[in-house]
Amino acid sequence: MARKVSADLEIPLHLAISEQLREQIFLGDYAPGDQLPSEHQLMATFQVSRITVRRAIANLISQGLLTSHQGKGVFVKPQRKVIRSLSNPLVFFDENMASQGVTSGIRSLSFEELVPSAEVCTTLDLSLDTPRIYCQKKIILTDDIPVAVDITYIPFELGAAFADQLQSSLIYPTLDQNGVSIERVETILECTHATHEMSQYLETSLGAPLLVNRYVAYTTGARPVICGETLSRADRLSYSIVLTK
Amino acid sequence: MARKVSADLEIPLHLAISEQLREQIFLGDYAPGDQLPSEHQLMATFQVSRITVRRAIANLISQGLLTSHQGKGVFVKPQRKVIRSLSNPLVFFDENMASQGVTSGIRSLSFEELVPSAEVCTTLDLSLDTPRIYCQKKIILTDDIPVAVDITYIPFELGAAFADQLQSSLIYPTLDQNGVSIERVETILECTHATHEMSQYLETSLGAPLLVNRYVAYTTGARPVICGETLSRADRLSYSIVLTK
DNA sequence: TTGCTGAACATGTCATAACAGGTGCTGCCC
DNA sequence: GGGCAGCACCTGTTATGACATGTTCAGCAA
Repeated sequence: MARKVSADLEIPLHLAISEQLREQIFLGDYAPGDQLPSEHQLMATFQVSRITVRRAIANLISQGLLTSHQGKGVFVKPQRKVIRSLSNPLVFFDENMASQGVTSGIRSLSFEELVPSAEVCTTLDLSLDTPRIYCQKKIILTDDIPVAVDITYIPFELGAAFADQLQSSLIYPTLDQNGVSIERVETILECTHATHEMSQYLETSLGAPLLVNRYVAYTTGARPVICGETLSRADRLSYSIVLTK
Repeated sequence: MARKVSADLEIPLHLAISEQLREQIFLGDYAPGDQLPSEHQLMATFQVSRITVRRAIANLISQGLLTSHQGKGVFVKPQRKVIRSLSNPLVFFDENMASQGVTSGIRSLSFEELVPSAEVCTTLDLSLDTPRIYCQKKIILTDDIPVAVDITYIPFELGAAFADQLQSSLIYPTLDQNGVSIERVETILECTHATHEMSQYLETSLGAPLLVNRYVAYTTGARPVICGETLSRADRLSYSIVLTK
């Protein structure tokens, strides 16, 4: 049953194998959730060493197609995404998720007072003689699965006033309910990679791509209220936007 | 000079080493563009085998901090990004880049007539008896460096009319100059990984994160005109959005 | 001075081998 | 029948070694 991999002498073996496996996954030979043959079986199938099989699998893991679990095996990753709307008008995250039939929740990691960085000071327009700010770090869950880590910087007065409420609910609704109207949010979307720390929080692999949403929220009078960033698992969340002329 | 890596017996050696190297990069021991010590030097420094050094470096490459070049060495990756505005009103890509002092250009990969997929048919509202469409594939450059690959599906009549113009300039301006007004664009932003093919086009490594912008553009009367997707290097491009109440 | 060649050195690929540690099942013991 | 021990099998980590291939530069020849 040994099958030689097509000898594209141009490209390395591990790439030829991972591309062939990708093709098989694409064609449905292995469905989402299916287990792939074990490393030893693949070694026999492709007539290569374990290091080459592992490299091929690593390629596909780094491309988000596979996951591996020690002691169990390698599996085709099922893809289930939620969409976060960034279109006008601003929709709160939980409403946004609810409309997709997904429950949302948070797990607070920390809520502490600290001295803000110069960057945070300037974006929040803080006077330098009162360099105090609250920093909240939390995990955002959808269907009880972690999708994002959020770090928010909240001016001292606001943080102190709504401390307990912020521990269990999201920022925008909390502010909204307390009469702080969010008029405008500027966000920048980009991409980074999970550090070891983030991979722990988000139950993902080291180096997995994360979408970064850096935001500054303004209330009436173009006054900045809060800023922060949300790092979300790119395999679990995407953003939708509508542009008009 | 041999320095034992801190024996966090909890985590694997390669991770301990890559985290230590990350720290050194962060602290500025190695500046952007700098060359890291060679694998052999790192083997001696950390007292580990080459496979472990390579794994540690691979971690950081997958996190976008380093790049390697065969025969030359491993280097700290300089980070230079352009920002694409997705805020209202719609701004054309080239104007958007120009405002950042960056030149933009395209390299056409293909421009061909083909039978559209069912998905493209439904999003473009095509009647099924005329399943013809143009597909343009191009590389988008900023400062003559590839940042994105764009695949656009253009209805047959439009494609035929502006074929030559589309070869050398971007879609939206071309349509705009020919009286097709873009009133509304719906986009979804998400993240994938570079396949081998994409990594060739974008001169990036296999599995590098790509931002995907799936868009549908509508003209007057909510009539869809074109759709497609732009896959951009996440290390070269980020998106900015402004939300209002 | 120009141009080529080869040595030294860099990373890339691949093989073999050993052990660690997680998972799940079988079968024995109580 | 319930629970536990042990085994088979899986991926994870790490070492050693060999050869391939790209880069650079010194040194030689034209």
